[in-house]
Amino acid sequence: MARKTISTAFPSPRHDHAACVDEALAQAERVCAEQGRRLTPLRRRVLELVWQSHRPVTAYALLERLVQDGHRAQAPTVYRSLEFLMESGLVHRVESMNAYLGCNQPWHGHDVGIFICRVCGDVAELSDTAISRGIERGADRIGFTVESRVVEISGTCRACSGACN
Amino acid sequence: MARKTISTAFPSPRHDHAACVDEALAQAERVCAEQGRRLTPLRRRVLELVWQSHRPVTAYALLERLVQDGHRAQAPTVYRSLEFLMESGLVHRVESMNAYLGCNQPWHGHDVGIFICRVCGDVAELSDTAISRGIERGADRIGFTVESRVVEISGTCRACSGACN
DNA sequence: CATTGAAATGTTATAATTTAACGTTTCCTT
DNA sequence: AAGGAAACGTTAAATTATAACATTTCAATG
Ligand SMILES: [Zn+2]
Ligand SMILES: [Zn+2]
Ligand SMILES: [Zn+2]
Ligand SMILES: [Zn+2]
Repeated sequence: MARKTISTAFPSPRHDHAACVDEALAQAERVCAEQGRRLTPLRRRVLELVWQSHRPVTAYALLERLVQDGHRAQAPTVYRSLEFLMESGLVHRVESMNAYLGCNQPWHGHDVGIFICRVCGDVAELSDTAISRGIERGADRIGFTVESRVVEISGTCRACSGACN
Repeated sequence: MARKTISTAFPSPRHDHAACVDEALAQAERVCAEQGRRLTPLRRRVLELVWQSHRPVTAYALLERLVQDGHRAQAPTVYRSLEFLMESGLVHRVESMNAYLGCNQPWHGHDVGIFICRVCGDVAELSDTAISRGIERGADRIGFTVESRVVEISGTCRACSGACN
């Protein structure tokens, strides 16, 4: 478990983002190798595009970028790559935005929630056991068996929260 | 706070659902009166249709039902009514399903989460403080100010969970 | 009661997101 | 090299949602 977390909370505006991308791609290679899944050039490129920022990106935005690459791509190309990346745990779908986000802890099975700043658009992914346990407790109360969770919190990040930061 | 909760967990398959609908509509009248908002016949009818079951329903399914009523409706009609009902707190959007669900506690500001049974499709809405506090704690850790939350849990309800129920 | 402005609804068209279906190519295994 | 599966290309369509503008309803005012 000596793996590096790319960014655990909101990224600093002047962090070395190229390093985020490199790390994400390196982890993807590793994860796919472990799972025996093929990270093809196309899938790798889509993941790289997803990681262009710490913001969720729509499928069609990815498609545009692919086309800019000179790749004569259509919607299914992007959706298939995204499906693969999601199955591999490398990308999350942000349900409340119809958009996709690179996972910063792809080896970590239980994501709990993402915090979305509605000012800057950046996202922080958090694996908080308090949220997990809260959900489990609620589930227990009604005899529910949890299989998957969508936890998406909108609000403002520290940097965007006003003067005192 | 002596108000009746329509159903707090998963409804029994043989509960009196007509009573759910009646109660939901009565509460809607009350809520709208209090807020000084107009629950027009159309909006009331859409709410009634949303409450046809304890399952999320898509906008176009509602549209079909309106058309069956003889109402020559189009998509914007439904979306506008849904928007009104959501602003009034009478309906929730289920982000992970692109569908809409009648709120069973419309006077209760802080919904926390909905549990969706992927077998029967029924939904239970839960206001669990443990989840709330977990989210607040996570937010505090990263200096985030929460404005709204999407918590949608998929799994199996007690009734659908197997033999011993 | 008539006027009038705002809210609600009707109507047409289109945008945005996602998937189905089928053909072709690539790649791994034998 | 042959065969089969996986990946990708391509066309079309389904699903979900909104923009824009016209018409109607409604409540308040004079
Ligand atoms: Zn970064
Ligand atoms: Zn921000
Ligand atoms: Zn019921
Ligand atoms: Zn069930």
